[in-house]
Amino acid sequence: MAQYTPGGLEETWYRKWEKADLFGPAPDAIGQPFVITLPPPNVTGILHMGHCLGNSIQDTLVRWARMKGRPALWVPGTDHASIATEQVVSKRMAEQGLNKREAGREEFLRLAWEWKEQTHGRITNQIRRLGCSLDWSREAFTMDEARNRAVTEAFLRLRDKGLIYRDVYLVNWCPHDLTAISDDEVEHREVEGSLWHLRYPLADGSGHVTVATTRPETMFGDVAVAVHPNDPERSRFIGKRVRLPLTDREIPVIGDHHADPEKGTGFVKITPAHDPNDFQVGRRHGLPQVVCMTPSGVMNEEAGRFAGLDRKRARKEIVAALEAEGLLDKVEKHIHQVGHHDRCGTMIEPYLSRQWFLRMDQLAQPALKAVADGEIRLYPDRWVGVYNNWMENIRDWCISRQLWWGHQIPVWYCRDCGAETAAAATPTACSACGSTALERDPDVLDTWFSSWLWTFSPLGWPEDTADLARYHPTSVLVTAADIIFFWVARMVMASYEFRGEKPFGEVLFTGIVRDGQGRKMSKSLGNSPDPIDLMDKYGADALRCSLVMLTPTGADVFFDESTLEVGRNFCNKIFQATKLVLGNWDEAGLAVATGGVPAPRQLDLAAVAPAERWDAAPAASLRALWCGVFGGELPVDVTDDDLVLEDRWLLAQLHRVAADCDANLERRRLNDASYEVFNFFRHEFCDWYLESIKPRLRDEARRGPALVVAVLSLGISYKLLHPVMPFITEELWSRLPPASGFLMTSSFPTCSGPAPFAAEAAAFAEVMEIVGVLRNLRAELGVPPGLRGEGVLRTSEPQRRVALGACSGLVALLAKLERVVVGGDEPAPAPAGVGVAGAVEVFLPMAGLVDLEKERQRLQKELDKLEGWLQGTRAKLANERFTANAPALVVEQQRQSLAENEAKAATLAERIRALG
RNA sequence: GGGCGAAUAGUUCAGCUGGUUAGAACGCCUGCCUUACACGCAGGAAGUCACAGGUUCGAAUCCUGUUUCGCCCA
Repeated sequence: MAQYTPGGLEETWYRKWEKADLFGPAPDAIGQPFVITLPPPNVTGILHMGHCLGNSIQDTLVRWARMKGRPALWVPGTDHASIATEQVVSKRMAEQGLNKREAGREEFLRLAWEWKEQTHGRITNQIRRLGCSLDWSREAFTMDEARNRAVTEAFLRLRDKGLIYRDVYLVNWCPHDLTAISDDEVEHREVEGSLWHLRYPLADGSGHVTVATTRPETMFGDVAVAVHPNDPERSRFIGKRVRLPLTDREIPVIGDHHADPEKGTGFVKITPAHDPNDFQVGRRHGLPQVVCMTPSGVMNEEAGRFAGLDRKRARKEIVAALEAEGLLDKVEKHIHQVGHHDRCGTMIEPYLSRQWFLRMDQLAQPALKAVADGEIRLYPDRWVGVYNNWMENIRDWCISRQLWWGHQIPVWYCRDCGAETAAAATPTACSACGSTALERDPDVLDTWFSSWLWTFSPLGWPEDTADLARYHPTSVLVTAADIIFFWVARMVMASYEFRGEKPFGEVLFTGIVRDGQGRKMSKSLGNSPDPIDLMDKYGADALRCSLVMLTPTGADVFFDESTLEVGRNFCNKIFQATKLVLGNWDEAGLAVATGGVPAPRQLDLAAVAPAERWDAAPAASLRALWCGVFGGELPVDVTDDDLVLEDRWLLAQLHRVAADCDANLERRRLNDASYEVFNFFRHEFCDWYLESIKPRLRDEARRGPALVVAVLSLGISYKLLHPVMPFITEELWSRLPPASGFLMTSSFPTCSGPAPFAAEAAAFAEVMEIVGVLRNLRAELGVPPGLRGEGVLRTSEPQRRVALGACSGLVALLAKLERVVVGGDEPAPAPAGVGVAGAVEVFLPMAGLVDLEKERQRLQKELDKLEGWLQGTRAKLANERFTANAPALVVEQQRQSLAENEAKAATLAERIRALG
């Protein structure tokens, strides 16, 4: 009845781990450190599904590395998220009737820090709830003192090298947040707009030219009209002047290749202060830059009577005015991409302002090389192309923001001579003229200017710390691919620039978590569940397990709450199997010897006992494995003969699973790794092994060895599952009588050699196949579940008959039959359901229940299918070009399976004949 | 417009350097409360591997083109 409910045990175990100080790198750990710096979440944010996915993956890798004995370090931290936080704090102030500007910078920052202190605990506790084994003693914040030093240092070094410059430039401006943003923060959205064809009269009165524009309101910033110099029709206008409508200004017609004769009307209005392309044209031709809007997107005095109107409203009125003057030629529907601020959704205004920029082309070179040389690997590797493309076309990075929450630019301007003084500490005098009339640049740096230092700044840079020497470069970065440019690429550049080494050895890109309909989860859609609610309902283990197991590396996740049932059900399965085994263990009263040899720190199954040793001395090998997993001695005497077929088969499977799981983690295929163990546990261990040993469990004389193998398998399974499902495995491990210490810091099973018991594994596989045939017959014939009849196995090979006889009891048990008899060449029982498993004929004599005609049809169908395959295979083998060209092994395999299936087909045909 | 990727069961995906009778999970259908588990067990149905060519003894897999979808960049 009782199902597994995580209840409070997840939180309890987290506290125990933290109290036992298990999260940092163990002092006795050896080998190459395994290091991850957590992509810092917004300090004022909350946990979302994307974090759950990324953090589950990171924790899985870190726990795995830790269990393998490596010094594992996962550094936590949070990000100050300049714009997002500033928006929230401003809003909260507004609710209290306060205004950011009126309150002043100091007061604003006080409130912002207050808010940060308030919310900081929320996100970090949510991460704890998920079970993340982060070293909290090393927690960092992008704006704490040490990170502040790092940012300042980075700025000053780059400025000294001449890579940082200040210039008046057209930037992406957010009229809502009143700040510049970088190219990467602009999100292009398809917008249904219009293309207005406007007539600009020629100044000499000889007619007009028609320009097409999507933004008529910017016409007050027009300083020229351009045509392509080679345009046969229109180049004759070059040098003429046109009158700018609604103004008294005249502007020239110029020749520039930016104008495309094929596009629009062939005439392009040039507005250098409001369009990036026009900005370039303006520079080429030395044209003036006329700004016709205020920073908040309101028309200014250049717009004459339209001054004071918001850009949207102005557009309407300007178009109306042009129409009234007969200057609107036509309006076309036009779908185009328009930039929006990714933070607030406001339409970006290309705006002319003085900003700080970082020259990127030099920084990109080592970053390109690192990925090209394989110094840094990307998973999945298709991102390499995207990465290269961006790096090769890199543009300078606008790093200043007209905000207060962030790292204020460490540059002071002299009111007397205008010189700039850059310094880490507030300078007392101008570096040029010595004046004390200094004023600090009010702007702050882009948040990414602090997070691009994130692999080394949390380790203490720019100080020469021990952490930095030992743990940098880090091992892996796990992040969503949507910040490949914002963050990943820039981190690579920063690390080579400031450390002369890579930031990490590999990047694991996760997909985006989408809802069941494939939509990106977002607050506005309300389709994003609260992970904490999900963990309350299903458990953190279930959430982690479902996410990791069902998400192929780098693929998007279609998340539906029902997928969590997979994880929850699996948790229950582990719990139930444990209950069964431990219940029997208690009943058997097995005593565990205490104070024996401790379990070693490494667990390579093939090293504990190689396959040959298992085959030669099974019991002794089992003792060695027990000691390797739990330490100490076996609680009961086990002889070689005590280890029966299913025990040996299961032990062989354990070797296979351990090898595959570790190999898949090594390849970063976390889904395959967890899926492997999931399958092993559910099917091989529960459905076959536990079912097989039930009779032995009831037999006092025989239950000891079965329990030993079962408990051993549980222990190894917990170990394999721990990185993905840390809580339940730690809990159940603590309940295993022979287990001691924390599972979290125990060994991770690997297997560097072949699995033992190949013969027994094959024999058990045959049992499985025969049982499958019998179960199928039962279902097909409609044998009542309660009816325990007799099964008959028939084979002409005497040796095989002996082998089958040895496991007939097992077959009977699993097929729910009274007994199974093994025969030779005596006549087949009839009436009976018939099937074929390899070379073995399987009969289920069921007088009265067998519908002979139906049975005949069923067999005929099976035979037909088989014949089709046989025909194809015969043709293949008859083809000389196949036998000549294909590898010998492939040909041999085909021959062999042809022989086997021909025998099977013959048997089937005979049975059909026997039925009449 | 440029680039990258995807297309396999109703759905989400495996299928690695060509060689199995193309797999799994969820869903569906049929039995079963078989004393660990109905959050379960057993059985079953279900696929022209997007389309068209090509390479090959052999193609879901490699190549070319087409279509559809997704993402990024301009």
